Amino acid sequence: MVSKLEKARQDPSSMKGKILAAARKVFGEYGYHGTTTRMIAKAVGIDISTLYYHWGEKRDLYESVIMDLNEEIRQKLLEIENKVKGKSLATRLEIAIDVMCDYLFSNPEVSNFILFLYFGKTRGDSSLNFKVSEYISNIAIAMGLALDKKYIPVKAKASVIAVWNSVLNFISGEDFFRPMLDIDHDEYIVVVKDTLKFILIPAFTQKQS
Amino acid sequence: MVSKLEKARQDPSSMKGKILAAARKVFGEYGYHGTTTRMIAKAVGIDISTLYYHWGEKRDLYESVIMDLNEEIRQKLLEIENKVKGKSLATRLEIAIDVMCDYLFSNPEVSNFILFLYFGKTRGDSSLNFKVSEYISNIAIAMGLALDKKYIPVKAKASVIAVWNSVLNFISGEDFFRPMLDIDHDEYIVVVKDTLKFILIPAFTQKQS
DNA sequence: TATTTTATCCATCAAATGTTGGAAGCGGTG
DNA sequence: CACCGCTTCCAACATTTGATGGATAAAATA
Repeated sequence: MVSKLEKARQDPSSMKGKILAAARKVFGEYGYHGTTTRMIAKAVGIDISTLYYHWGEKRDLYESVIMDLNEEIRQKLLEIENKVKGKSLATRLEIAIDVMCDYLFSNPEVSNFILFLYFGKTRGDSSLNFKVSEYISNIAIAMGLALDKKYIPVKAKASVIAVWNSVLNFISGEDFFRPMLDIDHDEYIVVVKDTLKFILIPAFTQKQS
Repeated sequence: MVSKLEKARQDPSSMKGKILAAARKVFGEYGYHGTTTRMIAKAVGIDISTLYYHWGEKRDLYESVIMDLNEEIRQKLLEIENKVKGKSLATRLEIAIDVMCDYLFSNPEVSNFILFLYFGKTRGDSSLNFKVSEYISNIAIAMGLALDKKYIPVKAKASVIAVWNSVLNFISGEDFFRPMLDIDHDEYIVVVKDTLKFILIPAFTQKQS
């Protein structure tokens, strides 16, 4: 299982890699139940049984996508953490918003996929763990909202969740929200970043209430 | 079609009403594709063909739920609009957050359903229009972020969208986020309201940047 | 009571969907 | 060439799922 994933990550041009990438996109668009194995196979351009040959069950593939995303996001957060070291809180927030937006706008299926995990139940369930909790704590510390790794205030965590969600929503909901604003894609990116900063920075830089 | 819906809305204890309520919940939890007509029938406690007898196709039922929610939310926003008249901006925001949170926490399937509409594509699609655009404009005006009904600034709309989404996310994502905060349901409600106010009010009450 | 309408369920169908077996192609190795 | 492992596809199967027909009961109507 894990070895398959490793192989796919290491060589994205391999068949396993191509399948993983396609699966991520289709699952991200239609959710677990909305996606059929035939849709994924078609996206890769292979026969359905070739897909099964490489990956086995649908659920297996789905869980692999989750693990893959977990790793990718972890990397991204590390990258941000390094970039913001030593900056002021306002600057840290700005950088974090910019980097995260750029990454997610380039990979819109990522935020879509994550939102499906949050809000959609999956029949036959079996709680797949997407490691948000870990991320949230790391972000809270990187942003300087918490000092002690052992104890992060509820307020800090909740705030980070709110921010994190706002980003995901704007990216995944572009098709829905952009027509309402009547602007094009590039303008949308700018508006999203500005809006996030407009809302978030005052909240965190104000005097403690 | 519409007459069926009207009947169901008028008499929630009728079979049509019970079906509509159950459908809303199940669709909200599992999304369109994740929901089977049999699941809905079972939730009502009737045979599947009885369901078809009353509502016809699955898609029909789904669209009825959307129309039903549209109406319900429109009412809720009117209610808020009346409550906040004449108050200060900060107070308007507080009241809006409180009322909206109370409503959605009491009907969690609502926010779930809406989020599915935003982010999930539905195979066979055919754009169902959920009238968010209308809501957003109304809220912007009610909150005093825009003066002219004809022209609402992009910034105002985008801000309202961000707020609106934050609320939905916290409610729908309770199962996901609450364990991270390690608090119980009642505390969660308080934290959500506080966090939303903490983040949003400073943004909108600060001096114009 | 007789008849018609309404509502419910059982059994079933056809299509979609997850999944598998086996044949065929293809590259390398003896 | 003959053999072998790897990959791919065609065909098929079992289950799930959307949807329907017809029998049956309950309620309304005459």
